[in-house]
Amino acid sequence: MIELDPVYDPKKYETKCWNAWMKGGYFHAPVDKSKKPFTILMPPPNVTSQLHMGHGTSYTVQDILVRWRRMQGFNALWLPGTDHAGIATQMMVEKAIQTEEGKTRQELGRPEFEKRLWAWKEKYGGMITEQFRRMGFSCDWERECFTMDQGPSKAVRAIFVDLYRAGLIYRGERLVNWDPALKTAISDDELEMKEVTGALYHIKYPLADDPATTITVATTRPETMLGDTAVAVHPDDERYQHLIGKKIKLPLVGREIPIIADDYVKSEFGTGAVKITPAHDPNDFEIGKRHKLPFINIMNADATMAANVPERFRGLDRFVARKEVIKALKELDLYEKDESTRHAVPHSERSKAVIEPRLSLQWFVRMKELAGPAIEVAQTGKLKFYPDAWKKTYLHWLENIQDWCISRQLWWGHRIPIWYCADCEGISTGLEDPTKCEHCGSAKIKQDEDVLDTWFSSWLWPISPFGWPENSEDLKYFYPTDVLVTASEIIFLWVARMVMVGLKTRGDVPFKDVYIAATVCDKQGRKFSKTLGNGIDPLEVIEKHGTDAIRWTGTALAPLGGRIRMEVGDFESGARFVNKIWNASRFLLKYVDPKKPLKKLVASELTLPEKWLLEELASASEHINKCLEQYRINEAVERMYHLIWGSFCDWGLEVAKETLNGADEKAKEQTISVLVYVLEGIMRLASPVMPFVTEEIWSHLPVHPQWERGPSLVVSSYPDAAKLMRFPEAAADWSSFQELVTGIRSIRSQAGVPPKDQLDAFSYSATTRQADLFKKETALVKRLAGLRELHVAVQGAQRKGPALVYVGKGFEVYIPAEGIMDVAKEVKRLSSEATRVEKIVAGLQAKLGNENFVSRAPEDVLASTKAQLENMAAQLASLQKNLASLQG
RNA sequence: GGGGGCAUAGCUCAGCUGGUUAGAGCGCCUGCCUUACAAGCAGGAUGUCCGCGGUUCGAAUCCGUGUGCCCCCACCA
Repeated sequence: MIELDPVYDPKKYETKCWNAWMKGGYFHAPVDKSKKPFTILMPPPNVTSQLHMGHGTSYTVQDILVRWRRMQGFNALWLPGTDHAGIATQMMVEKAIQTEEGKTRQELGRPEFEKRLWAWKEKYGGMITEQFRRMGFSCDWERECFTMDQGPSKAVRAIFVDLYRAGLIYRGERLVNWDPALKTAISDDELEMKEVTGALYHIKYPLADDPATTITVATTRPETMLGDTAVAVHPDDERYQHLIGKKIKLPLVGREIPIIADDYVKSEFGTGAVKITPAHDPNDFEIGKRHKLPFINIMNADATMAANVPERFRGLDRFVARKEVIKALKELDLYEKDESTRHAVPHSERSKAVIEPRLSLQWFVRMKELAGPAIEVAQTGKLKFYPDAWKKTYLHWLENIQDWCISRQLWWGHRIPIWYCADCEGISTGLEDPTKCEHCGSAKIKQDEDVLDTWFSSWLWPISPFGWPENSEDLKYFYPTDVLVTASEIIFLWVARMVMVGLKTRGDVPFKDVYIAATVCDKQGRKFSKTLGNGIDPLEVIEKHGTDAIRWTGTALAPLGGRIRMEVGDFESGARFVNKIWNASRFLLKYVDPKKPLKKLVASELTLPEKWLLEELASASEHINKCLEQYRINEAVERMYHLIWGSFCDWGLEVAKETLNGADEKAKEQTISVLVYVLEGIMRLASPVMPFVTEEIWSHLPVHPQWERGPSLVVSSYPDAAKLMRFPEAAADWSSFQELVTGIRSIRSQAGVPPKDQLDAFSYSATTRQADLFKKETALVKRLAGLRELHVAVQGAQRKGPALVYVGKGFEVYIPAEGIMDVAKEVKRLSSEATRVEKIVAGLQAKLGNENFVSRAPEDVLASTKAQLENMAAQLASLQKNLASLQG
């Protein structure tokens, strides 16, 4: 007898299991050419972030896949790491220093601020990976990597230098998305467009030579007029033909600016005349270039008005300036009106500030050339998306790709490896810091102040942790990786860029499959977010229900793609399931004598229930493996649930109680052996999803001769249906047996027979095979259905007096029920049953009567339809006969 | 404005390449403390598979269309 605790206490076992795994080094995956690698790159979370439900679900998927492949014998590597997250981290630290010391980063100075950043990273960094350990994530923790570690930093410089020398990185003065709060440029992909209600202001611009004549322009940002260098109309616009080429005297400023014609202008919008501010609007920027207009930057880095605007506005915040400009125009009687308008305004994803387009000198990556091959691999299927629909999103972005602004005016990140020469204006670069200008040899060189966009290091994730630019053994062995599991939001920011750089540097995709995980939402379908405060804290769930419960519920709820709506209560089902597994195991182990070796299973000696249970294990294994191969994790998990709860517990163990509590020692020995064998198979199947409870149970299981025994469940072999015992015919017999039991239970229960009442039942089968089967299992049926006696016969069904009847597939069963049955109720039940079957029969008859169906439907469909009709017709006849006898 | 997705039981959703008596979990109803588990067991009810049209011998499944939600992309000032 082996005894387990009466309740499974996650806290008691999780740490113990984890420590054993770590001690065993089972998750470490060094290069091993005797095995096939299976690799997943962990999307590196921000180094200072906290575990949230998004990690809880999508990282669990990764862990399940890795654990499953590991058990299948692959050299499974899940590579963990963290991202320095430039903007996010810098914002946090700046804020902390501001509140604690009342200082800005500028006041501290760059070297000191950088020191603080690293100190912060040391203090708060890595908390997330600690939390990942609590989730049981089987990463190769020895390989944990940070994007600002030496290796990845070197890779960043190497790729920069390569692309720069190849002409794919260039420096240019462009209009960029300027975040005035953070005072840095950001890329197009870090914008958030928000629909807002604003006003469209109509302003009159007087002609220079004829101030009485005005042209009205419409704008949502009046303050930018201070930087206007033209007014544009459509070349074909009748209303303005006579004005094209004339000059305007810009109000408030006094500058003379031309009226130009450009077909970008939509005559039907606003007044059909547009003010042109090339330094503060992307469209105007293009027009400015086309018409060679001056570019006047009228704002400072923090979006206050610059020194080159009239004194009245100087230093004002742009939104204050807006009001002030309107006021000034009103004073001049040049303000016409405003009308309300809905329009999209770009905001900074990070700081939430309204983006100000700003002319500045930045570094860019030319993307078109890199995008080509990345498009091709998706089209040819070398790169696959799950679900496939995301491929379109990916392709659409790549096909319309814009150059990528990679320089950031931040202090946290990889410094741009570019040095400017004071003597010759030459630019130097290199993997190592150059000491002199590569053009004139001058020592007066200075490194670029800016750092690189965080994603400029993230896109190297498939190669940098493996030692690129070295052609390392790791790289040769693990690249390309197998699957990337990530969120749809970063298909552009990250996925597409990894593909581009992977193809560029290695000539092959960085991963073959991209699995887009479901978004985690609350019950109202709103994304979990900090600001809404609608999230669920995984740590609280773990605290309450344990890690296996959160892992199970999270994946069971998560279909491929789409969204998961969850609430705290959902995790109870996981906890209940874990407890069920524990209790079932506890029950079985009570009957196990650890000193007595288990019996090898011999097919010819097995009983029907034993064969059936073994078949259940095998067919579930087949199904689960197939689902996992197709990333249908929730289906795999659902099958585990039904195997364990429905098959193993509700039937397997219930049936076995007969033998376990019986006197036949030999039968008992065999049943125990079968059950332990199946339980071990189940533990293996479920281990990737619920690693802790399965490991703990497994450690108590006696050694079965048909399972190899390793040091831990996590490195034991995963069940492979091809190698398991199969009994397909047992499954068919079993379903008759099962129908007999549930049929009897059902009529008893519906007739209100108390469970304790032991009744007699008479069953009549259509075939001797079935009758023999029922005879053989009589004892079981009696116990499971609460009978005193079961009389089995072939054919010749006869009701003797009032009886409850159940009509099943190939049999009918009677329970004489004189005195306890309500005849009227029974008639009602039987007739509604008869009506139901009648409909089915009619449907099948119509189908088979249809010449077209008979001639065109495939053989097997036709055959099964015929068999179905035969069976249903028999049932119907039986029902009608019984009805008649009841009524008559 | 462009693109994508979704609509199946009271709720959350499965249902893969068209052929099932349309399923699961939770919830609900009835009866059971049956010596693993009341976090349990047994039984039960519930669906114009969003509307309309089409393809087909056959449609929840494919096509079109309407409606209602959701997401992503986008420079109409």
